[in-house]
Order: sequence, then C-alpha cells, then structure tokens
Amino acid sequence: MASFQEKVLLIVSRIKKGQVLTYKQVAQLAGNPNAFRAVGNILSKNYNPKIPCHRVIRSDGAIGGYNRGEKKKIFLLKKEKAI
DNA sequence: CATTTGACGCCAA
DNA sequence: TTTGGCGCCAAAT
Repeated sequence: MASFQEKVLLIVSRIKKGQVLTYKQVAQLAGNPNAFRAVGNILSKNYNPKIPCHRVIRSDGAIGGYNRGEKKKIFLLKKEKAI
C-alpha cells in the first residue's frame, strides 16, 4: 500500500489541464478528508516537476503557495483558466 | 512516545 | 470583508 504522500502525489499528477482541485479534495481522494494539512505539507516538500502542484489551491480560491514562486502558479492558473 | 512544522479549513467577532 | 484563533493530519526530530 502506498504511503499517504504517494497517494497524494499520484492524485495530483492525474490532474488534467484546466482542472483544479483544492487541498481538501485531494485529501479526500487520498482517503483522509481531514488530512488537508498533510497534503500541503507533502506538496511543499515535493519538488518533482512531474507533479502539477500548481493545480492544487485552497478552498477559498487562494493559491496557497508554490515551491517555484507563487507568481508562476498564479500565472499558470489564470492562463489555463483553472481559476 | 512527545513536539514541532506546514502550500489548510472553518467559524466567530 | 478581514483577522484571529482553534482543530485537523502526516512526517521529521
């Protein structure tokens, strides 16, 4: 069985272009609807470019953060019309 | 086992 | 609408 972080990474990697999920949604898909905290923590430590972590945002619509610059994340989201 | 950290979520004021 | 405060969980120490 994959670790919680492996599930999260897999789910995030499956996000298609133009699609966006919230940390809570990712946590729910990972099996723990209340582990949204851990989700953010995992993504922050993950520097794998294969993971479109910029497609994961907060429930409020805020970007949250990005390991390569929040501006980049905002730009990508606006460009893809994911938000 | 106890604490700390962190890209969160929700509610009250 | 904006803050502050509390609760939540996984991994690291």
